[in-house]
Amino acid sequence: MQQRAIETRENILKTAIGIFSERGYHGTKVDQLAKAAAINKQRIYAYFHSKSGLFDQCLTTVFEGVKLFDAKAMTAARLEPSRLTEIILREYMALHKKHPYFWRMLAWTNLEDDSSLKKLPGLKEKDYTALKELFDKAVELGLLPRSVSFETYIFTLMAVSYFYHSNRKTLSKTLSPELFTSQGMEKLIAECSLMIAVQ
Amino acid sequence: MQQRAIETRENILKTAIGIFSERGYHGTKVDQLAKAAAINKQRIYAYFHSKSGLFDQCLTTVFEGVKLFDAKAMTAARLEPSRLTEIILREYMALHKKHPYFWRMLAWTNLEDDSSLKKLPGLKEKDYTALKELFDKAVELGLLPRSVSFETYIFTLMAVSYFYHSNRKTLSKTLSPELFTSQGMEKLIAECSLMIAVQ
Amino acid sequence: MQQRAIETRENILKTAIGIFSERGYHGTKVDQLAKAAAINKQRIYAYFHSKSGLFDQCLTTVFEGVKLFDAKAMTAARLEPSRLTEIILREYMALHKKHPYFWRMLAWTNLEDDSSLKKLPGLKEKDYTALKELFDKAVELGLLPRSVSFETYIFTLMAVSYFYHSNRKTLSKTLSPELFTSQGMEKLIAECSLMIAVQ
Amino acid sequence: MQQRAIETRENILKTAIGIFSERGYHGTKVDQLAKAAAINKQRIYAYFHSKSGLFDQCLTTVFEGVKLFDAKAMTAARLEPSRLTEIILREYMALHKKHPYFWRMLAWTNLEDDSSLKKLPGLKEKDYTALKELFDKAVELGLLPRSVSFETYIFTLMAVSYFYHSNRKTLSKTLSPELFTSQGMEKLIAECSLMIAVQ
DNA sequence: AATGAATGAGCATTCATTCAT
DNA sequence: TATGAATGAATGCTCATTCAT
Repeated sequence: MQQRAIETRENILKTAIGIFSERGYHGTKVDQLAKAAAINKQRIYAYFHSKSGLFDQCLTTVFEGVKLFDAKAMTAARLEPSRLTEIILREYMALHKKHPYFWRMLAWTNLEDDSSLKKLPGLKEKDYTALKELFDKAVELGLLPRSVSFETYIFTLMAVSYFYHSNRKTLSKTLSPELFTSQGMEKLIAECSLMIAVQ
Repeated sequence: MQQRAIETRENILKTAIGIFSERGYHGTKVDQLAKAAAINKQRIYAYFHSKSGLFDQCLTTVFEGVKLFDAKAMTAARLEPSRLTEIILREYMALHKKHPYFWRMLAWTNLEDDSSLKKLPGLKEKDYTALKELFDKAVELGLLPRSVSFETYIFTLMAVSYFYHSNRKTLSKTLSPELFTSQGMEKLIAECSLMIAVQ
Repeated sequence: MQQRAIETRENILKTAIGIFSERGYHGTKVDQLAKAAAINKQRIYAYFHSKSGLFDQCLTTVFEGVKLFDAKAMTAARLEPSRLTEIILREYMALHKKHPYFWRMLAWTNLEDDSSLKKLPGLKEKDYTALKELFDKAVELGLLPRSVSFETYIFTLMAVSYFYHSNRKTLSKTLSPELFTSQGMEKLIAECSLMIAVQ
Repeated sequence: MQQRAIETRENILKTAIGIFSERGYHGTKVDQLAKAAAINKQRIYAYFHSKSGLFDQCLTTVFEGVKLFDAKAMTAARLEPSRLTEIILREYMALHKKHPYFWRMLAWTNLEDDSSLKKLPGLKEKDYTALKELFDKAVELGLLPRSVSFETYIFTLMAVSYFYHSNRKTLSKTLSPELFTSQGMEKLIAECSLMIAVQ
């Protein structure tokens, strides 16, 4: 593939991720995609075979692009095991700003047809194993309850951060809009940490 | 409106809730809707004005149809304050079986266009106030951490149950399929209760 | 037919004439018709068999309802033969105000499908014969050119008044808007009379 | 735009002029249009944006395509000022054979919605100014009445020729079918000329 | 590699007409 | 007589995809 072709392909992919994540598969039109990427519609078919082929590729790309944890957060957690929950939560929350497409693509994928799911890459084991070590250590130190498994722990933190972002619209209306100010988020993180910690 | 018309209208609404929640607004086609409800397409326009009018009505109906808590659960929680978290979680989890459309409509609404959101009915205050009383009592009894607000507490439980259902597909693949067996769910509920409780 | 039925029928007919003449056959929708007449759509089919049946009836009714000349104008023309052209023109012009539907139905009929034309009633001979007498007298008196037939004369006057009304929109734009003020019309009538008269 | 596209566009336009002028805006269906032009329906939207966009373009095209007077007629009128009325009338009458769509589009436009009217091109001034010179000269020569303005004169001739063509159907039935034979037309032209001329 | 032109199936919506009460 | 409910065939317009250059 020539350099020009590679650029075109990546341009399409980048644009498509933005639009698919915003409007979903059925809400996205190939024409809009082409216009937004300022390329000829036909290129999409040349490089991705079909609309749904492009969607699958977007999904994969988004998933692969997401690094759940960066080195800095890892170090911080290692140094202060008592702040583990807070650090993970904050990290997860921050993920949304850095990868605004991730949550939405996740949501679309969970709602829409299964076909695209098959191509979803398995999650990186190493992210979890590193976290698990930190968790185990915190348990040993008596900072986290011994009776709770790592899976439940991490599930809860993922749930809180995902729910926070994915249901912002309806929660703003039905629970409280203050939750989505930066103070609201800080309060949520702090209290969650306390709630989970061994008192 | 004649009896026949009422039946037709309700038939459309019921069918539409099923299909909209399954495929979302853009993924649903009026023709399919009409065929599934075995009615003439035109009736949709006669009774709901437009596809989006029908969607809004579905959303409202689903929201109004959901009773977050029933009397039995309330009584159980009052009798055994130590089991409050478990009862709420189990209740939320059960909601999905009883109202399989609720979570999905919620998700679509959060993802798709805002316009339908405007018509969303405000949440019933009384459900929350009753829960808050139970929460306050548990705190007083030293069963739940004093430093955590009711909002954070309930948010976490909603998050866990919502995330569990809404992300089943991707979590099965990326975290663990066992989580979605009935034992897996029981384990999650039990451990969450422990995790949150004052140890 | 009962009194109530007669009233309903006439109500439909009257309303339909207004709407058909305004929008033509294809531009008129049965639903609008029913709503405008505040009757049930089905009545149209009961009384007129079909949309096109109603249109035909409207056409006939409008044609029959138009009296080309009233007695007063006739008397005036008899008393002042020199003003014949002016009187006829003014009378024709006035017709439009009195029967605003006539010209438009005429136009629609000339443009649209022939089928409705068949049911058009033949023109009243007597209107023409009375006019012809007046014309002949004016010719004898040397007021109108002897070499011009009655048909040409009356055709010209009909043409001027018809054209004036039917092409108002485009003429306003392409010829002159002043033509359609009341002074403009007076000027047109006066000059036409002079132009045709023997000088 | 590629040659192929230009051809398709022009094919659509030509076909549409024929059908719109025949059946009017509401009487014309996009499907018929596409079928008649043997093109894909979508092309209409690609090139003209909408049905009404196409109609407007048809109107404009027809108007621009009409040359009210050709050089030959102009010369003839200059050489024989006494025949001016006859020449103009004959020229106007001939217009219909050459531009059969012109009168009908004019009529539809006058009857149907105003929106398309806005895009109507202003009439060519020069056609009128050339005619006015001829008219003025005829007046000076005493061939046409001095008391009649050019506007009234030309209005009458336009009216006669328009009315002759646009009301053929109803006039055949209500006035005289002979009028529409070629002798009938000749007679009309001749007598009108005489009628208007100074005797 | 890239683009403009073209296509056929599909889509939300409307319409004239008939049915049932 | 009158009305609300229902229908099937349009109707204007769009979409994902393919063709030709």
